[in-house]
Amino acid sequence: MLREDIGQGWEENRLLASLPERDRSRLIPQLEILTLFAKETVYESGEEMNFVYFPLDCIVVLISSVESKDTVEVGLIGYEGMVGAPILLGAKHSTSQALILVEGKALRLPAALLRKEAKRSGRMRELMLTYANALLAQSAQLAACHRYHTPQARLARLLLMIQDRMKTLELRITQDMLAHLLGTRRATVTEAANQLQDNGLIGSVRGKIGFLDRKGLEAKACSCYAIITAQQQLISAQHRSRFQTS
Amino acid sequence: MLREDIGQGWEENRLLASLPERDRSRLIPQLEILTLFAKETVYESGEEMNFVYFPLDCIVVLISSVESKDTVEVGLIGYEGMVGAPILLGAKHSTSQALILVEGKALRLPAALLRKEAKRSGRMRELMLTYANALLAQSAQLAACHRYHTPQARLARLLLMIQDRMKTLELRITQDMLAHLLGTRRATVTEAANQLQDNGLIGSVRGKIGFLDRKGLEAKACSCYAIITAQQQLISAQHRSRFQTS
DNA sequence: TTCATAAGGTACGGGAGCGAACCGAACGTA
DNA sequence: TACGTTCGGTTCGCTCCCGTACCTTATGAA
Repeated sequence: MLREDIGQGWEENRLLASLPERDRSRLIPQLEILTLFAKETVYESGEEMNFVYFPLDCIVVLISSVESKDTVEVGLIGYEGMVGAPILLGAKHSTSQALILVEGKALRLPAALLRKEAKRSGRMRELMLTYANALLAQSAQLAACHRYHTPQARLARLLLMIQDRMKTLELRITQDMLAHLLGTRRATVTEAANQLQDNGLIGSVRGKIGFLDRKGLEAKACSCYAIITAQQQLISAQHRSRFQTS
Repeated sequence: MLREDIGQGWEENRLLASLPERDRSRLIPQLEILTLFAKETVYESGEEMNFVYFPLDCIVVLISSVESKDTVEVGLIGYEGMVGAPILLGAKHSTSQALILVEGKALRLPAALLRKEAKRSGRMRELMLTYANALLAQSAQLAACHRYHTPQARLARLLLMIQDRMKTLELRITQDMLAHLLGTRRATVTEAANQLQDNGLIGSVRGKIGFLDRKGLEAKACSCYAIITAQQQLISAQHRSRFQTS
């Protein structure tokens, strides 16, 4: 983690950008911008959540585990969301691990300040609770996805979800990490990735994956990609219509 | 579903019982008691949620699916909780299916009234948001559980979670239903159930399961049972301590 | 009592993915 | 440049669970 300046870049985060001007101007000065590095832990499971994070161009993954080695992805968070939404549900401790998947910048806010501001602004509270609902829906869908879909379909789905939250076409990630997110062996990821590569959908080289053919990836991905994406859009659309955001 | 009287039985629901007297007395007259029958659908996935339900002695299961036949349990709700918590997160439509697992009574409240009352009472809002957080934690843990644990361990875990929400020692449920919740074949459930029966932990006869040895079941269950149970207790304890409930 | 239906027991082949291991190549660091 | 480390490719046997199917028995309605 690398601390830098104050409050720059909020436009990049969709939640912050959706706040009414009044609320945002009160929030911005309290936000601290920092760089988060890949494989850094934001929250350990069970650990106290002292800050909430609003990703600008980093990507965070929520991980659930039954043993330290047996892990699975239960949520993906990029510029469209926030890390630490459960704080608004009254949580003090994180129930899952939050890991930086893609290096980048985020704005952070002390948990206590978030609670205070959320109490003051009903609009802000509702916006973020809506996002918490999206997280819940995502977690539920991923449970079924990891149970039923093939590693290749899940890999394609995950890559698409990551790509949606990136600005470039090159993803720096190891197959070992992907295996942890998909809840499979690394060898299984290797096979799946090579198949996608043979079809010309991705370019896979040591520690990097390049996106070559989005449409093709979508064809290989399981239906969960469309479901989760639609849910997130529906949920934020619901919110916009209810509150008439600009 | 069977409509009956008004407002009787709230003491049996832990959320309602935890409300401050002021809030509860305003809520009770608006609550309608009804009997929900097994296999009845409370919410279809994607359907509008017109009511929230506070189970008294019925048990509801939240189900996520990728195909109509490929389903898995993502949440279990009994007297300790409520069905429709996402309404407080601003949701209009359910993202999962809610199914009556065990017949019994529940109190229900129109969604619009819940929103109104939650707006009025901060205490009530926070209580129910805390429960929403518990649901989120449960869903995440179950995702990992269904990915890694054996059918037998998951069956034991599920049975314990059901038993915790029942008053009797006899559960009316088919192995086919259990298979849907565990995300496996019925044949796999048969094997697992027979093993538990051979060990004298349960009594399994056509359409019924009797609980014979709780300690034994806990030994066979995966760690997720303890984790989920602890999380739910921690979460409600957090809430009690913060607000000094009677 | 009869009969259709629901529920559970069982079996079989087959395949997907697991655990473990080994190797080579790429990387970056000294 | 040399070396240790990280990462990916590949293999092996194996096990668990799946899909499917068929049969028996319990159940409850006619």
